[in-house]
Amino acid sequence: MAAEFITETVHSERRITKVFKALSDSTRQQILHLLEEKHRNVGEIVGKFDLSQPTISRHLSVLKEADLVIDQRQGQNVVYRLNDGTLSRSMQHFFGQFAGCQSALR
Amino acid sequence: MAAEFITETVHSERRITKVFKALSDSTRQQILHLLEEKHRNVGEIVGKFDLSQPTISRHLSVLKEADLVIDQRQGQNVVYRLNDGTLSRSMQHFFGQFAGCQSALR
DNA sequence: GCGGCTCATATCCGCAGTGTCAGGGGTTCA
DNA sequence: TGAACCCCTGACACTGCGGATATGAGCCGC
Repeated sequence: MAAEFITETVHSERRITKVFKALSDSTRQQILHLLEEKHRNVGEIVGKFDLSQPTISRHLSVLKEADLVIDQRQGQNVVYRLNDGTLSRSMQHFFGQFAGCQSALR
Repeated sequence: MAAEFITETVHSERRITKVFKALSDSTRQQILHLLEEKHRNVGEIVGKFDLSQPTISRHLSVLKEADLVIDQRQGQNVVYRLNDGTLSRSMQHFFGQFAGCQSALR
């Protein structure tokens, strides 16, 4: 009766796991907070950190893969905005499975 | 004005980041679900997976480090139980910062 | 079309994470 | 005390992640 829960493969990761992986980095958390204030292009985000542009770009792609942000090209710039619908749904789906969290959810 | 958000060091990680790291692994998610049903000792948990006992033990220590589980020795066994208070608080603290999640929180 | 600006991708490097097996410490019981 | 059981830790291998630099692709303005 071993491995009865193993349902994912290396290349198709559960959505919720992807979301948690995306959230499990301080820089990406901070990026989300920046995008919560307002949508920003990549250069603006880079300016907030002591990290190179490619590094930020990769963080953004991780967040995009997790569907936590949405990108849109505007001329030369690429504007990123928060996709808080994913945040909200992920939260309800995962935490809603735990009885101890029910009281905190609507 | 770079790096204005950098507030943590390598060895003192923010609690919320530790929680997300702990949650960002499928095996650990499944362990939490097992412990949500009831508290279990290590052997019982190992029996649910195709992983060695030391591997499960490591996962349990990660969950314990994140304060998501509580361990208690009972004779030969070590019983783990879910600490859903941490789950609930983490959820409210982090997701509560995002306007798009307010409607889902009580 | 060319140069310049913005952003993404390729590649490399160091380190952290996840798995293994071997071994040891704590507990129980005879 | 010693054997048996349960679990943790150490050492190692392999993989993945998060940084960097170099380069390419896309979009302007001239």
